Amino acid sequence: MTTTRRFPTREELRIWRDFIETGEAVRSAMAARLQRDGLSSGDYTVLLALSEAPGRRLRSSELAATVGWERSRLSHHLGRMEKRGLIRREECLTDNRGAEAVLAPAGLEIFQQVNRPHLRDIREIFVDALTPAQLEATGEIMAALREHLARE
Amino acid sequence: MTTTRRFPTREELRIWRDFIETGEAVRSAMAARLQRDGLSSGDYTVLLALSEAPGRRLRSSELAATVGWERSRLSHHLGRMEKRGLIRREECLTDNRGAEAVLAPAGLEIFQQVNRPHLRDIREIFVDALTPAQLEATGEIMAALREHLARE
DNA sequence: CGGGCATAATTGACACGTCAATCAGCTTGG
DNA sequence: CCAAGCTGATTGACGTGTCAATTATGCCCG
Repeated sequence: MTTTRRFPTREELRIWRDFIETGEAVRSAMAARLQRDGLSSGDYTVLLALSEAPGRRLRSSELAATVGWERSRLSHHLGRMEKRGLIRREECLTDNRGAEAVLAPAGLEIFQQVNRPHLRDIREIFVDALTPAQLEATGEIMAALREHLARE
Repeated sequence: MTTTRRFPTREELRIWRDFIETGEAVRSAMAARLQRDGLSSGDYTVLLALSEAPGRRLRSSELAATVGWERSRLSHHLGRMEKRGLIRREECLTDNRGAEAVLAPAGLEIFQQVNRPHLRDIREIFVDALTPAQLEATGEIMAALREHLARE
C-alpha cells in the first residue's frame, strides 16, 4: 500500500537534526570539562587505553585498533602528547618498523587526577539526564544505527 | 534509601561510549556521502540556510544564529566557501560594520544538485535504521539531554 | 638469495574549530 | 558633541582530523 517514502518527513528531519546537534553539544560539554584539567577528549582516550595496557605501553597499531583511530590520526596525536610529556615513544624490540607508546609519569599522574571527575561528568551530563528506560533505549538505538551502517 | 551513585556502572559507561562513537560514525558516514559532491557538512548547512533566506542572502550574524555557529567559525568557513565561488560577501547597506553572505550561482546550483540526494541519505542512514518507536524515543532522549545540559 | 609486495609508522598539505586579539563603526551619557 | 564602551566581523595561532605520499622494514616466493 504505502510505498517506501523517498524523503524524510518534517518530523523525521527534526529528529535527525536533534540527533546531530545534541551529539555535538554533549561532546563539546564534555570536552570543556576535560579541558579544565588540560586534556582533550583524544588525550583522555589515549591515556585510558595506555593505563589499562600491560606495562602501560602499546604498539602504535594496537593502540590505534583499541581506540578505533586511523594510524595517521594517532601518529599526529601521539606527537602532540609526546611534546607535552604525557607519553614517550620507544622502538619495538620484536619489529624494527614498530613503535611503542609508553605512558609517561606525567601522563599517568594527570590521568589518575582526571579519571574520577571524568566518570562523574559522564554521570552528570549523560546518565543523570535520562530515565533508566531511556538509557536502555539509547543503547538499542545506537546498536541499530551501527548495525544499519555496517550493512553497506 | 539509595544515595546517588557516584560513578556510572559498566553498562552505563558502555552506553555512553556507544552514544559518542555512534554519533561520530553516523556523522562521518554522512560527511562521506556529501563529499562525493564536493561538499562538507558545514558547506551544506550554510547553503541550506542561505537558500531559504529571503533574497538568498543573510547578514553574517543572522546566518551564525540560524545555523548555531560562533561568529569566527562562520567567518572562517565563509572565507573558504567564497574562495570556491559558492558564496559572495557584500557590504551591508544599513550598517557599515556588517557583512552579508550571498548565495552565488555556483552555490545554488550545487545545493540544488545535492539537496535531494542528501535528504535521501538521511532517510537511508538514519530514519530507515530505526523503528517509528525508536525514532520517537530518539527525539525525546535528545530533548532530555539538551534540557539537562541547559540547566547548568 | 633477492626482487617485489605487504605492513608499520610518519609526514605534509589542507580543511576545520576554538580562543583571544584586533579593528572598525555604532551608540550613548555627561 | 565626543570619549568610552558596545557590537559586527575578521584574523592569527594553534589543536585537531583526513587523505595521499613517503620511508623503512619484514616477508615470501621463484
